[in-house]
Parts: sequence; structure tokens; C-alpha cells
Amino acid sequence: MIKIDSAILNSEAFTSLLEKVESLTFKKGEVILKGGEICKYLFIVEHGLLRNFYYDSKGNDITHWFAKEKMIATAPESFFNQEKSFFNIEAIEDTTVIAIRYEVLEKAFEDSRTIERFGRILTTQIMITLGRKIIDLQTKNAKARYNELIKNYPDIFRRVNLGHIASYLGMTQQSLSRIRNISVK
Amino acid sequence: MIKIDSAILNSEAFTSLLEKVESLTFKKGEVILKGGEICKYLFIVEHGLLRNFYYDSKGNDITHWFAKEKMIATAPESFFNQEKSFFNIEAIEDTTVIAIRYEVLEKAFEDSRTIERFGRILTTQIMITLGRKIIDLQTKNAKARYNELIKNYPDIFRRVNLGHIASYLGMTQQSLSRIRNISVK
DNA sequence: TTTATTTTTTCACATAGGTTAAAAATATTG
DNA sequence: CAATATTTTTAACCTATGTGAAAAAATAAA
Repeated sequence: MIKIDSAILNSEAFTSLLEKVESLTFKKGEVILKGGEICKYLFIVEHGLLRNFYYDSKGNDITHWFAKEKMIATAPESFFNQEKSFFNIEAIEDTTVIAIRYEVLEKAFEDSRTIERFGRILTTQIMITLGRKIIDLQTKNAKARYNELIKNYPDIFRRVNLGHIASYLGMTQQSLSRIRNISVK
Repeated sequence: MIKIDSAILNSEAFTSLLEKVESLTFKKGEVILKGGEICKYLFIVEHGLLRNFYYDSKGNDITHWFAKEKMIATAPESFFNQEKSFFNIEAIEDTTVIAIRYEVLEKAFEDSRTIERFGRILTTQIMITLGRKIIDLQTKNAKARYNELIKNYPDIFRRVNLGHIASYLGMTQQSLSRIRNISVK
């Protein structure tokens, strides 16, 4: 989950980019991107909550990422390489986003050094965040991953149902339910 | 494991950057970066094999990444943010690298649009690769992760000992040994 | 070679977490 | 408010993988 610093959001270069972006609204439950489509947008969430998910080989719905206010949501591989998406994106709450088209962002990278730099720093930080998630999955058991999540995102359990959180953590809903109840007792 | 396209390696801007980089050689077994230090270099492997690893909460040595010829090795968080490293890097084989200092790279990002773009594209592709590894850890069992690895990196078992590969795959050495022998029979 | 060292395999047993199914709780709708 | 749908919990059982220890095999060193 990547937060964009408001200093950047308020910069001149970013303001100029903002003139070329779209403001979109999604209803709770709405699917914004379906697997197989090419992801046209990079979203920055203004209000609400998006979920990036995919179907594994057995057809299970697996949450890959959540994006709440000020966070970014997209299907990275599809968006940045403009190829068919493995991921789906849906709105878990009524959500408004700033939606940046691929061509607009590429153009902004051409035109503005600041934006290109922002893009590089952003992907760098996403890279670091993903690295941390790999470490968690590689070395922590289910309970430790759960504890990590509530430490970093205490509000998530109020906003997202258990099944989605469980798959995000790499476990079944039943396991998450069991773990969390043992934690309380 | 990220490969750098030779077209980029041969570009003018990159050639100019190459004048400011260092060529370093490491002996097999040599530790190049210790956890707690600040990672000064981004390495591009010319010959040999580097291993990026860390110690988990129980003190186990966990492989995070391998980098063979034309691949990149660094401690991303430490290098890009110039903070103390969680990761260690060691040479698994006698290895020669192109070593780019942080200040040199930052300067190159300032001076050259091409290099800054290269940096952005590079971190984008690393981001995508890490995303794939998360999917594997989240949804595949030990045997499927093993099969995935031999499909993509058939030579790795000749160059790296089992324990390092096992921790990279998020399992014990004994499990990997068991899995691979069942696969054969 | 022979010996020492490192790496890999094997085995018996333990356990975290998966599976399936059902019950309970909660939310949504007419 | 009753009826229906959705989400969460519980429980019994199962399986993949971990654990600890040792043997075997491979590799390196003397």
C-alpha cells in the first residue's frame, strides 16, 4: 500500500498533469478492470477503497492489494506494459479516484522531468514495499502475518470482509477466523 | 531476477555512465554487504553469481534473490533510500561486477534523461517481477514453486546449493529434497 | 588415496493450516 | 419486521510441510 506524499500531489508539475486526468466514481461492488482487458488507467484513490485481485489456478479469488485514500491502484504489468491483465480491480466501497490514462502519463513522463522523477521514485518505493511483503510470506506464519497487518492497517478489518483479508495474507478465511479468535482469548 | 537489455547497456548515455562506474571482483564466499551497513552500490553482474539474503527472526539465513550474468543486485531499500540495510549480499561464485555508486547514479539521473528513464523502467520491471513472486508464494504449494523455478532457471541447481534455493522458495532444505526426489520417481 | 568437510537425503514424528460442512451472526431487502 | 442473503465462526478431520536427528553421498582438502 503506497501513499503519495501531499507535497508531490500539490507540486506545479503534478497540478499541470491533473488538468489532463479524469475524475471517476465507482459504486461499491463495481468491477473496474476485468482480467484479460488492458488496464488503461492508473488510479489514485481520493475516497473509498479499491481491491486488486486475481483468480488462482483453482479459481479462488485472491486479493493482491488494497488501495485506500491517497494510495495507488492499477494492474502494474498490464498498465505499464499495455498488455492483457492478470488482475481484476473492484470497488469495495463507493469510491472516487483520479484516473490517469496510460498515454497521458507517458506524455507527462516525456514532457516533465519532475513527473518522470516522481514515476521513478514511486516505482522504487512500490518495489521496496513488495520486497517487504515477500519477506513476510517467506518467513512469517499466519498469525505473525495477521499481527503485522493489524499493526500497520488497524482500520482494514472495519472496511474489508474477512475472506478478502485472508487471501491477501495467504491463508483461508477459516484460518484467519481461528487465528484472530485465539489472539483474543 | 532482472535482465538488462543489451541495447540499453550499449546506449550512448549508458556508455557515458560506464566511465564513472567501478569494476569490482569478488571471491567465492566473500560477503560484499553486511546487514546494518548502508549499501553504496548497485551491482550489475558481468560474470558469476551473487546472493541477496537476510536473517529471519529465528536467525535462519533466507535467500531473497539471486543475480547472475546481466542481472542486478543491490539492497534496494538501503541503496535507494541510503539507509541501513536489512539485507546481506555475498558472492556464491567468483564474480565480477559493474558497481555503480549511489551518488554517481543520482548524478546520472540528474544529468541524463535517458538514464532517468532507464531507472524508471528498471524499477517498474522489478516491481512487476516481485509481484509475480508474491503470487507464487501466496497461491502455490512447495512443489509448484519448485517446478516454476526449474522452468525459469534450469541452471540454478548446478550453481547454487539446495539450502539457499529452498529458503528462496520459502521452504526447508529437507522439504525441497523430498519434493525433488518425488518429482523424479 | 585417505581424511575431513560440506551438502544432500532419509526418516519418524509434530503441527500449522487446509478442507468440508454446518451453525451462528450480521446485513440487506421486500 | 420477517425473509433472504451474506459473512463469520466453529468443529472434525486431513495433509503438506516443518523439526530434529542421523545416515549417506558428494566434494574438498591433506
